[in-house]
Amino acid sequence: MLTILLQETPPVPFDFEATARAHGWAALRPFEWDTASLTLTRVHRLDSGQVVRLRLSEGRVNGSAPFVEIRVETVEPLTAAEEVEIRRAVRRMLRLDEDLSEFYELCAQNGGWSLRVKPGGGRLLRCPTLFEDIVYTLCTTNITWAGTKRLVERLTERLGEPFPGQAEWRAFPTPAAIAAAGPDFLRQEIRLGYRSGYMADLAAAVAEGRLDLAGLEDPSLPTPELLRRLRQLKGVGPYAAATLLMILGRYEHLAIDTELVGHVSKKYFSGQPTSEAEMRAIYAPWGKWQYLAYWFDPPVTDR
DNA sequence: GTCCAGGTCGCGC
DNA sequence: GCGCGACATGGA
Repeated sequence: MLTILLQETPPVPFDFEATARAHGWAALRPFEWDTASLTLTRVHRLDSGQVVRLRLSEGRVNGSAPFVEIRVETVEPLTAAEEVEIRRAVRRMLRLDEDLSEFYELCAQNGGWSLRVKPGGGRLLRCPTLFEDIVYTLCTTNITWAGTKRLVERLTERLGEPFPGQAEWRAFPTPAAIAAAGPDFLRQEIRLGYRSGYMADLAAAVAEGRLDLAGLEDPSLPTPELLRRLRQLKGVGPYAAATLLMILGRYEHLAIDTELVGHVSKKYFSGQPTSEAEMRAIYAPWGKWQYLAYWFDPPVTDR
C-alpha cells in the first residue's frame, strides 16, 4: 500500500472543517468524518477502476496559508490521469472553485442577520460526482435522517467496490453497478421501497449514456432551464430539485419543504401558519444567495 | 395498531 | 394548474 500526499490550494478565506460539516453529507457512506483528527475520508473508485482511499484534512505550514492536504492510499502508483481525477474530485467535493465573496459581503452588510457562517464557511460538501449527489438526495426524500444513512450505507456495502484488502471500506457504487443490480434487488435488499424504480432508471440512463449529467454542471445553463431538466428525473420533485440546485451552486431558488416551513414559521411568525409568499419574503433580500441565507439562518433556541 | 418522515407521482377536476 | 390518495420502509 502506497500513501501519496497531494495538496490543493483553497480560496481565501477557506474553513476546511466548516465545509466538511456544513450539512449531513459527511455522515453518509462512504464519507466518514473523524472529529478527533478533523479528517474527512472517502473511498473513491477512479475511472481506471482502481479503488483508492482519500483522507482530506487541513494542512498548514508555519506562517503559510492553509492548504487542503490529500492523503491518497493506493495499491498501484497513480498515473498522471488518476492524479488529475483525484484533484478534480476534491475540488468538487469542497467547492474550491466557488466564489462566495459576494455572499460574504452581504453577510457583513446585513448587521441584523447573524448567520452561522464563519469566515471561509458557507460551502456545502458535495460528492465527487453529480450522480452520487442525486442518489444521496433521493435517499433523503420522505424518510428520516437515520433512514437516509441506512439506505446509503446499504447501497455502498452491497454494491460498492471494496478498497483492496479492506472490504469494510467501499467506494460508492457506480451507475453501472446500481443499474445491474436492478429495481428488484434495490427494493428487496437495499430496502429502497418506492424509490427503487427511480434509482434503477437513473442509474441505467447514466450507465447507458442516455443521460448526460456532466451537461447539468455547465455554469452557462440558465437556472430555470437547469431546474426544468432536474425535474424531468423521476423522483426529483420541488424539494429534491432545490437541493440539487444548491449542490450545483445555484442558491437563488428556495424550496418550501417541511423543514423550511417549520423553521420560518417558528422563528419569524411565532409558530403561526405562514403563507408561501410570506416565507419567500423573509429570504428574498438575499437574492441569488437565498438558499445559503436560509441554510445558515440560526434556529430559535427555545431554552 | 397508527402516524409520519427535510416527498413525489399520477390522476381527476 | 391545484387537490388528493397512494406509495415503501422503519422508527416513535
